Amino acid sequence: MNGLTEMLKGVLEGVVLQKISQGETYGYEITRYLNELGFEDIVEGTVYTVLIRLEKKQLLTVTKRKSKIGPMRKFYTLNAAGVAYLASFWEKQAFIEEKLRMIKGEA
Amino acid sequence: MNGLTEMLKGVLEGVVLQKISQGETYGYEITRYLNELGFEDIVEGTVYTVLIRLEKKQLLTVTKRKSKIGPMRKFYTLNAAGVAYLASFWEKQAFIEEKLRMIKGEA
DNA sequence: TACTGCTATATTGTATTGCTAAGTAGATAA
DNA sequence: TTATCTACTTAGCAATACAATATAGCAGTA
Repeated sequence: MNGLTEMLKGVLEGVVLQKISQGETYGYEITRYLNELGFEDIVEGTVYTVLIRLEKKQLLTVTKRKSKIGPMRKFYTLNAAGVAYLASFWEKQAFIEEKLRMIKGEA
Repeated sequence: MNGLTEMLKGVLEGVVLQKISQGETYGYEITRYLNELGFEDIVEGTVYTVLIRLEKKQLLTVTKRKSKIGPMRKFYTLNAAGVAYLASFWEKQAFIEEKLRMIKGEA
């Protein structure tokens, strides 16, 4: 799927949060997950900037640990604010999807 | 619904195209329509920039006509490229919605 | 006339965001 | 040594939604 860039704005943040909410993970793994899921063009750089942004917004807790097969990893989990933010994301997404159905004439 | 701004990026363009596809219309009317639909915070300035962008992308045909109750109106309709672009928008949206369901664990 | 309000479009600047591109660095296998 | 995979960082760019402001036509009213 091409030309998704603009439509991912806002959505990508929620996707990353959702992934983290399902269990402690790190940037590289998140990127691989998104690629496998079908977001083939999303690269590491994009995910890392999202993670740093979420960290600045204080939605994540971070732990640095060694990896056996490479350099240090930064493991992320959601804190309470992150959980709330994620819930808010899904509400917004549901709202937009509902309005889109209405505009399209399916409701 | 607050904080939709970032999530509207990419979507708003499709919404405006869809509205125009349903019959000749103009910026002010589109804004009113979106407000009534529930996008309460979308203002004229936002819609006009979208329209000008779509016009530059050559997706619209434009006709200026007088109004009895105010200044000149710019009426928009979709051309062939606009129809194709709109179809592409809905495909991308369906793709993203599908992936979101997968991530959320509903698929 | 002067004003107020509604209709209608245009423009400028800003913040946010996804992405590109380049770099740094550890571990492992050839 | 070299290459490859893992793993994170950063500078800068392009696109977008939005705020703010400006311009202007028309109707009603005092």
